[in-house]
Amino acid sequence: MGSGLLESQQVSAQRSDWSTTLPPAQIGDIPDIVIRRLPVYVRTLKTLCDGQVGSASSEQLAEMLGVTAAQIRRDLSYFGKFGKQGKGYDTRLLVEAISHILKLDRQWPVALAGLGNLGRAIANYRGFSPSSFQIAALFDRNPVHIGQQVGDLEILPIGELPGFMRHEGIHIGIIATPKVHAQETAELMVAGGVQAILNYAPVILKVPEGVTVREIDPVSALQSMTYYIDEA
Amino acid sequence: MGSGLLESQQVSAQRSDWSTTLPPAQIGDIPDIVIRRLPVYVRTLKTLCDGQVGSASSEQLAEMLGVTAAQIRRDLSYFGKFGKQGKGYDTRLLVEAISHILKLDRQWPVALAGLGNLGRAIANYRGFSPSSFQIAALFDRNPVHIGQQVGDLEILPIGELPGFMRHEGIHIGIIATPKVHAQETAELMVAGGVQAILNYAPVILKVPEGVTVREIDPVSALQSMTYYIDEA
DNA sequence: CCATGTGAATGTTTTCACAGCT
DNA sequence: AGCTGTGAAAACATTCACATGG
Repeated sequence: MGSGLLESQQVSAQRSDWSTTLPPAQIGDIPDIVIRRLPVYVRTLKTLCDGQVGSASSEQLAEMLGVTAAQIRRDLSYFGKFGKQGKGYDTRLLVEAISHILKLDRQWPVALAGLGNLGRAIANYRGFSPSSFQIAALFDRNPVHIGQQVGDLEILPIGELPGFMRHEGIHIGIIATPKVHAQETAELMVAGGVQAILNYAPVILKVPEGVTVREIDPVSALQSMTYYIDEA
Repeated sequence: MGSGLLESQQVSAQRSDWSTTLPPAQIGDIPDIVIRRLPVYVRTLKTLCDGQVGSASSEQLAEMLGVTAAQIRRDLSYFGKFGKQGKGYDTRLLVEAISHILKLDRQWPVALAGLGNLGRAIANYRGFSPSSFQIAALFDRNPVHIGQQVGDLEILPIGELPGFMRHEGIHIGIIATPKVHAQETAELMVAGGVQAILNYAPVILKVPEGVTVREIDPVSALQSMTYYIDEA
């Protein structure tokens, strides 16, 4: 897997020579592109569950997801056999299986750095908690912000971030700082033992191996779509 | 190019059999993955320009971007020859060239639908205008929101969206509605002649060919990173 | 029959490596 | 000497198509 731009920086393969007896799915690396599709599979399967749809074929899922049935079957095959021939997939079972693979069957605490407009919107967003994430600490550099209450959390000085993350066992960080501070914030998170960073700042972060970064970059998304717009 | 999940739905190739005399770059399709990298190239080149760095080699750019030099050279080669052997790329020239390719050398009006917390944060975001986008109209379904002022725009009833977009020649839409209304909002935008949709709702939109969709999905991004987190 | 899981084929993207220009 | 632009190779990802099993 590549590192950087639109590929996400990734942990290195942890294949060791002695692991020759593990099942295939665990020997080879699973492509990151597959991992990135799984959350959407889970989301769709959950709506089926909620709609009392107990099972679905790869064909039906493919239709809902806008992908091919073969791709869904191939993606799942990296992890095991979840379907029943002639029947399809049990939606509830598959939600549980993928959730387990992605480690979503627990709640993850998250540290959020940067509480300007964007950071506050993120802090107040109600969509994270039902999705296995709980914002557990807020950090800012600006003395005006420090000490303020956002939701039921107090904004702490950024200098306390590494100690706090390490002490609380927080492995996920969200960066919503101005771009000039994004890299140093990432470094503080790394010092605190971060393993996953969701980066809202329009900057390519340099992080060590073992830290995954995903970019949230609406401006770039818009800027790439204009290429296809036809007519003034 | 695939359609759907993590690939973005795309316009179909407009290759016609009679176009055999066009230069190579215009004959074959340019991969969408390349198009999606260009905005980040522009952003980086702009910071170089602003820092009075007049030229840069693919090697230097690669280092800043976290990609390989070969990839940058290959990506640019789809569009022409922008470098000077032995010297590298003129940063200002390349910014202008890529901006022109992406049609960023103009201002694009954008229609925003959904003015809950998220939509208001988007409406107030100062980062779009300097990046070629201007939020030009706001729409909501909720009568409580309709008529309210956000920034210097009034929230209009969603029913007026198609006519407004068509009348004003707006080709870009942002969906920030609750997920239950995302698909119907997309359809209104399609009725209004939309060609590019930035979708913040956690839903796979069904749109006709010729409409590009990109997802902004921080929850999925987080959910895919937990796979790599090692240790509880 | 129906639909999975998967080898094999195909298609796409990245990287290598170097000829050629400045 | 330094660095681009690009064929050719390699790596990666998707799709086909079918044997297999409920």
